[in-house]
Amino acid sequence: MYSVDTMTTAQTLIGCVDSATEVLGDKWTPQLLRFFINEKTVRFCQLQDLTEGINPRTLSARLTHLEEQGIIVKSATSSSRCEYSLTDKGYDLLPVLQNMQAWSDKYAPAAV
Amino acid sequence: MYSVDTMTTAQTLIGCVDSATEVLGDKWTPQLLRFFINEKTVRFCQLQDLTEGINPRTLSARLTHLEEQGIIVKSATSSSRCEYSLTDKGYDLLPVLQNMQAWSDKYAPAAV
DNA sequence: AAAAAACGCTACACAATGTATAGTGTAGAT
DNA sequence: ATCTACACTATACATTGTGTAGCGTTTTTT
Repeated sequence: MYSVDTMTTAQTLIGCVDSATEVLGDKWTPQLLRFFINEKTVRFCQLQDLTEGINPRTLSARLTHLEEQGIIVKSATSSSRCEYSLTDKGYDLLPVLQNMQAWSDKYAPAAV
Repeated sequence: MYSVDTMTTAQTLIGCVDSATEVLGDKWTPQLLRFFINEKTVRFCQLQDLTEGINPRTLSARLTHLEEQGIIVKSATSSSRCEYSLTDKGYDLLPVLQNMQAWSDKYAPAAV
């Protein structure tokens, strides 16, 4: 039988990872956030074009979720158009994404 | 109209993030990998107990996927029992998880 | 000024993915 | 010899994501 004691530390840490995975674990979200490394603001149609394959409904859901989490903000550029940009909280996620990229570059340089 | 030129760099980078998100984007996977920070080897039932709520079928699928990706290896501890441990590739993912945790600690200290 | 295209979505039916619960064969523990 | 744990698999269901179409508004083009 294994020792449960040795695992308690790990167990208490789990909740913390959850809060990041609740964001990055959603399909498409890391890809979406990556655009902000090069762009200060992005628009719905840009994300749609660049993240080829994403369903507008899914994109809409992701943006709503990110906004609710305080990671991005939506601002109107005209009466019917808008743009999205990172908050400080969202900006602080970029290093994580860059880490993920570094790992990917090291182990899957040719991508798949 | 927006400039597509300014986005091409971001676009070419996407494939790279994909390879990490193909792993970390799966539900439960970050939580599962986190146990390896404290433990060199884990067993199926441990992961099941510690990741409360995970379905054994899902856990099975995750472990298979992680093994296929060369992130963990499965080794027999007896004729019918086994344990899982990280490969070098998997070990290199831990900093990413720690980054995620640092972000989570900063912005969601009370968890949710 | 009129027509066309783009924008930012929403709607619908369907496909894929994850879950609750139960169960299975084998093997260690008592 | 019996009991329990282990490492899963099975089934039916719930949730999530997708392809395609479309809608009202606004901008651009002609």
